[in-house]
Amino acid sequence: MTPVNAKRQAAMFATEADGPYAGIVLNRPVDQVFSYRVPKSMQGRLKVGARVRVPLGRGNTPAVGYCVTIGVDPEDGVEPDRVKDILEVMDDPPLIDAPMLELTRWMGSYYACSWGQALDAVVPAGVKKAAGTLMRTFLIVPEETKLARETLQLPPKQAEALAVLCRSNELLTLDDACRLARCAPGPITALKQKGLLHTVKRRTDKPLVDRVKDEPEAVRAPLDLTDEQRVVLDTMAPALDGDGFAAFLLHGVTGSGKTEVYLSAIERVVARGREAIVLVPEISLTPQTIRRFKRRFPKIAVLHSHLSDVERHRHWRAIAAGEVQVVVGARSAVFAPARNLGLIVIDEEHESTFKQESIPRYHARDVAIVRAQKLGVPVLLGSATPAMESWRNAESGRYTKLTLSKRVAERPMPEVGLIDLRNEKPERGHALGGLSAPLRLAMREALDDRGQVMLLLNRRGFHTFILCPKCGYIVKCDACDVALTHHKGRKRAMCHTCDAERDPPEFCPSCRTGLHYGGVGTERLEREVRAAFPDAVVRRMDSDTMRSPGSHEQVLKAFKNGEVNILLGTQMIAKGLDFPDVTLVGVVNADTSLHLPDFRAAERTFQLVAQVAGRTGRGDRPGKVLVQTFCPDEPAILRAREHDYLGFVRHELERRREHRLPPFGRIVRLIARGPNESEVRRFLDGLASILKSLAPDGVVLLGPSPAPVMKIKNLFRYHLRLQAPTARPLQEMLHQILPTVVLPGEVELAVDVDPVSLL
DNA sequence: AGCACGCCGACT
DNA sequence: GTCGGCGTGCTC
Repeated sequence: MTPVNAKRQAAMFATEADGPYAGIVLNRPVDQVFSYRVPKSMQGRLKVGARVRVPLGRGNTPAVGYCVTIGVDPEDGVEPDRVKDILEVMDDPPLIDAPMLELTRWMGSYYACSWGQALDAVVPAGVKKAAGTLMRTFLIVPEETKLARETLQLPPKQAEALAVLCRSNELLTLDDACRLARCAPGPITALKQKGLLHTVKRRTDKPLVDRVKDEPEAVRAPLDLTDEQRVVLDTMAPALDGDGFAAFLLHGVTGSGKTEVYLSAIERVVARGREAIVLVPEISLTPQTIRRFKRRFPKIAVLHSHLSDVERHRHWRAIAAGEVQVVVGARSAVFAPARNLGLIVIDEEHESTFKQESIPRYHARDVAIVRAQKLGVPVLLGSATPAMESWRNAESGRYTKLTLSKRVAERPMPEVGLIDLRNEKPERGHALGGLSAPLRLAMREALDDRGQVMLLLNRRGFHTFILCPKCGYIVKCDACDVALTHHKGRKRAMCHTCDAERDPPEFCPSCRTGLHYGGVGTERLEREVRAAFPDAVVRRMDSDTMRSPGSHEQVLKAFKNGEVNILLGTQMIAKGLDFPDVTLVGVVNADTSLHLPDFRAAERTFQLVAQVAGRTGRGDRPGKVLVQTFCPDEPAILRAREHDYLGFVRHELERRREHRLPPFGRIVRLIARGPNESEVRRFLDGLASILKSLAPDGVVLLGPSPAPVMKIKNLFRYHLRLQAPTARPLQEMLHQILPTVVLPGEVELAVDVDPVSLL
């Protein structure tokens, strides 16, 4: 950090404070700062950002809280005689620094949760538990004992033990001392009883069981930049070298070298001694991606979801200690405790996995922007298909727009063809499955040409529905309002929402005549592909086949080496993968996401087709994409065929503007759920009428109505939406109303600010 | 969220 | 007479 920046940050977030009162927030849905007295023994040791144990409620049951202020007075309006003493300081030094306190306070107010709940999301469980450390008791020789040692009359064993302790440069435990003095614990206990020794408890790292370490990657020189990449970096240079906030939206077509831009930008901030955070969707945290970063930056921390508590804790501490240059991770890595941050990168910024679907329901991209604003550092958002919200921010000048319009090495964008499934007839002897005749033909050609094929189908299982042709009954989950999927391999009908399963029914439970199993999932597609291409090696990648750890990597490796000819799967295969020999990508059904009752359905469909189309034509040979659809006239699909993001945006933004949907307005969604449907409905009706009476001009209330998925795990779900041109009036309504809401019986209420899913 | 206090039904 | 049901309201 430059001195100027350091000084500014210090002024903005004063941490030095002392005094007899502390403000404590709790990980509960109570948005208040509680005042506690700091006992003398803790004054000076308790710092803002540390966790504390405090007595709470009438029973004074101990609760864990975060210290957010220290001062000479209690919080406003608290009578001093109600204030209780803090029981214990849990962290020294504190876990949370002052800028992170500010950020979480913002999160609490923006996402309508308490400050304490926001703070709790920032600290990984392994860090809270101090996983991988041990509390041990050490022996201390006080100065008085040392001075008086000559004059002491001690039995020989005790004298020997004391000599060992005085000689040692390190803290010793009882066991250590016994070993060194070759004695039993007796003499040392005797010394303690005479008051000649003290003990102190310290947390220490458990001796590391050294697992196989990753071999350090050979550091590689940066690639030569294309002209476009150079322009982009030149545009960012002043911000990367400066001391202020700046946001950039990098719109780069698939294969245009966005990652190289990230790496070069990071290099620039690392060169001046700062750290960078790179957020990627969980699904892109593949060894391939990670290796790419490791090759350029030796000191890197990767935060996956499959790290153990101990590993996560070690990474966190390494980051906080400034031992890491680059942090690569999914959503929660936005909270990485870098103390000297210089840049935040968000790759695939349009991805909805950046939104957390539990409290606090934050969006990592939006949190990253605020964190960067508060610290005065640049943010770089990158995507081939930016979110409408980000695009609008770029058009309005809030972000600087950067463009990579061409693929590297002058490779052309793949040609995209549409296959109109309305014209497809089942062939003689074939049921109509997943592959149309033109797609099958193209696959044959690609394989004959020694190219590889990828097939995307966004549905797991064999048959995707079970329906009675007589009475129209659809077999649904008992606990959810969701149609069951038939998994033929496991011979089970499964619910993809709650994972319940049962034997596949043979007759319609309603009219007992028969049942029709229909729809194509990846499992069935795999069988169809194997039958049609008996000479090809086929692999399926979905969450059913990728259960064991490492299987993911194994399949991708086999595909990369050319041992697999056809790779088919769900979204899993759509992201970021780079296989030069893929000459054909087939989208088996582009419509699956198109008709969902969600205003972002078209945007998602466009993004998916564009992303998966980008998997081809990445080598010397041109790639081709075939998209099967029943809706070839839909703008999302038409524009994806033309690689025309701008055309799609123009159309989609116009539609959003008409309906005042994001990015032309903000949404807060309230979801009530409970086991008793009428109770849930009654509650939300009541809440709606209060909201309606409170709503200022410009705030629109839609609903309440049953949520599109009306029942999940036997809980009925109703929702309503508040829409307004800006977030402000919605925030104010929430702050006014939420503290007064009383939830009847078993009803739960979720508040989702800026929801990404409306199902 | 917990957890206490509170006021009404079926039991030793 | 009491044990306990979970509605309501508070937590410095």
